[in-house]
Amino acid sequence: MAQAGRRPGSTNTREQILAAARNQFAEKGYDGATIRGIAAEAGVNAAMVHHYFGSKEQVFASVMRFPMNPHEVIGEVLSGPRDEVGERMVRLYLRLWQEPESRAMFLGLVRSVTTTEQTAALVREFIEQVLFVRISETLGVPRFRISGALSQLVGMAMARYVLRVEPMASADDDEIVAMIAPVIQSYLTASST
Amino acid sequence: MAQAGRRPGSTNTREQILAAARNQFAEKGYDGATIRGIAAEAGVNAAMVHHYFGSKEQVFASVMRFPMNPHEVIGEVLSGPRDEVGERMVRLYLRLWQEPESRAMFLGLVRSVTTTEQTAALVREFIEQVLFVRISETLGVPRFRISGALSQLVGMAMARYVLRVEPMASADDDEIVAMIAPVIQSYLTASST
DNA sequence: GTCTATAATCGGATAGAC
DNA sequence: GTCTATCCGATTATAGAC
Repeated sequence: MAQAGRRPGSTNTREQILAAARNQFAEKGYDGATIRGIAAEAGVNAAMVHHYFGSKEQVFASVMRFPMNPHEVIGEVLSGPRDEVGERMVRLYLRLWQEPESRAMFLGLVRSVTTTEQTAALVREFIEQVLFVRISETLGVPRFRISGALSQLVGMAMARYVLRVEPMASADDDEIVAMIAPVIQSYLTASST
Repeated sequence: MAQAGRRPGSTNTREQILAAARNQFAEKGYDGATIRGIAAEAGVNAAMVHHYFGSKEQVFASVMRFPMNPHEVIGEVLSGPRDEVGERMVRLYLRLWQEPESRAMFLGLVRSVTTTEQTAALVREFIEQVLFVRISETLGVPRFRISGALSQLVGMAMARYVLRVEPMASADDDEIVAMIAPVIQSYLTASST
């Protein structure tokens, strides 16, 4: 005979909190977001957030986990015709900025790197130890030039999604690609210093 | 006969507060900085800050005034050989990031634009109404391409001064110019779309 | 699992003495 | 011009009832 009633234990509260936290951190950054605000958006009591995650910092850490496998996604860009790597990279980046989960992660990171050195250190390490290593050993391009490409991508996102300067904010993805991809391509192709 | 004693009235307290505020806002952004912290660094009582400036917002506004005439400095870049405008722009930008006053202003803006929409709106307006207008009417380049150049400069500063990613953080100014200036030049030269 | 109550800080702003 | 004292609001985090 089947056991009666619903099993005690995991509801979806944890997921609701996580989703709310994603939004709040994306909108306001680490300092600006509050446990109370997250709890309110999740429709639960503030104490529940502590119950599930322990501290604000741990909620943040849970939200900022990369929503997809970085190695996989990098590999996807680095394979394929060498003379189109710039375009593939820009298109991937724009796609990440459009999917809700990774977009929220990016926004949260941007809004936190600038104000808390802890987050800055985290991102810096990922860039230096994962991105630069992987890209430079695959493409044979010096790190300085990769950092040039990276800086262009970061700046584009700042202008388009954070500052929302026109006409960049309202441009089509294709227009962005047409303008930015050649620059990325040249950073990753020219093999000077 | 000369009047005896020192005239009552303005001491240099106001300037001390302003200098302290510049540092605090640069380090922590608008939200992170506190009136109490500013007062402490200035060596005065917290009430003095309100006495001189009224509110935290007004202190911020006073600090964020451009320390030099924007029109003058833009004119300096836009005059001169057309095929070197990219290099002049990058060099000016790097110089502004090195002089303490403008550097503090930039850092304060970066650390606030990302977290408070009010500051973002301020900067957005300056970029759209002053920078874009002036540059596009002088060089005859479409705004979209100017925004590309701007985004590259913003991203470079983020990587070099905020994230401090290596090797970009420790590179010489000349290396930065050698890599970035051609990109800026191409944004401001190519006259497509 | 969920909530109330509360401890312990810290923030901006103001009133008013000297 | 400068300071003390204080109001009022908001925050993270915890203890413990149900």
